[in-house]
Amino acid sequence: MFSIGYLSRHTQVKIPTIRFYEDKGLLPRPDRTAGNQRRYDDTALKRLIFIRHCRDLGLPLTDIEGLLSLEGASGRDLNQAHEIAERQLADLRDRISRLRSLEAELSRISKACDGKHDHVCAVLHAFGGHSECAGPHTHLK
Amino acid sequence: MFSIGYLSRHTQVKIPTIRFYEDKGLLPRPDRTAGNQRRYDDTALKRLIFIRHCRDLGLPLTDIEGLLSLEGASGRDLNQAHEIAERQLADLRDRISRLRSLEAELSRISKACDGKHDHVCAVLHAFGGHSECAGPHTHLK
DNA sequence: TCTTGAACCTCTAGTCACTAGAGGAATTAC
DNA sequence: GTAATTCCTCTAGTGACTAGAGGTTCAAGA
Repeated sequence: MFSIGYLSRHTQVKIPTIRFYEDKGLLPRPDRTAGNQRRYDDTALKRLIFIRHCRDLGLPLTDIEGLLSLEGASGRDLNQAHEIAERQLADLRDRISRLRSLEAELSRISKACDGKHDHVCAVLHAFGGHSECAGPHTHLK
Repeated sequence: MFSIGYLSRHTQVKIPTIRFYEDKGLLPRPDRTAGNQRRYDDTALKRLIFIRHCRDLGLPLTDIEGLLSLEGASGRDLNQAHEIAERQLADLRDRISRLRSLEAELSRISKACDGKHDHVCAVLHAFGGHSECAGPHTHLK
């Protein structure tokens, strides 16, 4: 039997977060010692690892709950798991492509002013959405 | 003078969000009509566009506040703007690389089960963090 | 001028996924 | 036996909004 601290160390999930998952119903309420402290078994540990991994993949807790409820499912129900994976993948690809265009823009912004000249123009204007700094150094406001 | 709805339509920032920014001090309190409705000028519109653009780039509101306070700054102060840009860029690149590895993993997960066979193994185990499904179909729990 | 419907007002509370802290009790190591 | 560590519950805070209730004001047409 493991303490909550042990679970936390072995999953990188913080203690309040473990209790939070219990509150949300993602982890079953564990046994308690005579002194009311939580004691977990291997099943709980694996379940927490599963949750953690799903979170790392970007799944919201409701999706994880859905996946957990599929334990032992078969046939058509499994399509739900598959759909969740597909949906997450599409979402992720979209996020990546948007982040990449932001990267290009930030990179441009960062280069726009190397700190050597002392006017407000380049970086702030770039943040403001202008594609370049031309003309007199009008300030933002 | 523009109404809050006009500002919203022209910046894609929702009305409650504009009021929220005002609360947070990112937008100055605008003039009001005799009937207590907000009326904005061009300065406010530009400032909101600036905020919106920064948010699109992923900057937290506190950083945006910092940038806004640099209006009219010169010399060394501008390094702050530059630092914010650099920091955001590094952060973004990190996020992109992590998302890319997640994409690879989700892609594998999604392919692991095409819904044709009726056991719980592939997708759920993949979500659980196992790199493949081997051996008997032991369930997650 | 009146009326009607759209747009506006404030305020509270909800979202998501945690995280921090207070104040106190249990467990573990020596 | 005692001291250090870990644990308990509970409340409230975070960031960046978003939604809804219940009421007021504005603008355009008859």
